[in-house]
Amino acid sequence: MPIVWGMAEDVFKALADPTRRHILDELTERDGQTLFEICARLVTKHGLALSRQAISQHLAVLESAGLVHSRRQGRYKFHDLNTEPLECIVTRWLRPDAPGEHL
Amino acid sequence: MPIVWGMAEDVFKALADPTRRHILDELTERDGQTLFEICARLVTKHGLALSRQAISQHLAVLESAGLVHSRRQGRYKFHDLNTEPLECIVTRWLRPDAPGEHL
DNA sequence: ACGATAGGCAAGCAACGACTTGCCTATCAA
DNA sequence: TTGATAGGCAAGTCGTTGCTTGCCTATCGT
Repeated sequence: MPIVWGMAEDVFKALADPTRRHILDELTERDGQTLFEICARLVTKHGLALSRQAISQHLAVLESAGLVHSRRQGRYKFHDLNTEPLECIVTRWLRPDAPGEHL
Repeated sequence: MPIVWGMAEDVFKALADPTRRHILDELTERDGQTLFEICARLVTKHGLALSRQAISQHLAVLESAGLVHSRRQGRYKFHDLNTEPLECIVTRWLRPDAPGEHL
């Protein structure tokens, strides 16, 4: 019975965009940021001049991939990084006997 | 001094396509396959009915990302999997103190 | 209640990516 | 040498995607 990697689809597509990877970098540094915080820090620290909606759509992609969880609190929405989906996606192609594969 | 992940760009884009991931699956199972072999096995084992050129272009993407190495021998061109670029791309977002991250 | 702040929805656009088609080159076997 | 096999190159199509723009809802402070 072959292994099915169906759930990995969204994760790989989410990771394909450099802006989304920068967002994950931001959340790795500090969890629980709001949309406006992420926008500001992407501008100041990475030089990305993107609209609020662009970031919002990226966050939606990351969330539907399971890489980001969000919790609403009043008018704020805080975003947390979730690395769980990353765990299975690389070991998929690692051969047990090959050298130099020390994750 | 911030870390630069420039070389990861091609790797993530290469992994974003499901067909390319199937190709990596094939090469994980058996190294040194030719283009026609990969075509045949994608059809029979994964039900993918793609043209030879489609697979060829996918292999070019994988090769320029460093995930596949190729060696020419007569009229054959053999393809080998190279997992080295995969080593740094996931640990990027893993926090050392978080639970459940046992790669 | 009112304005300001935080965020969402939807249509439109421009660029990219996957795939096909057609034709060409190179190597091997007879 | 001729035909068959393995692969490469380039243009064209078509769906996807990243981003913008405009407008709307919800919550908070005063």
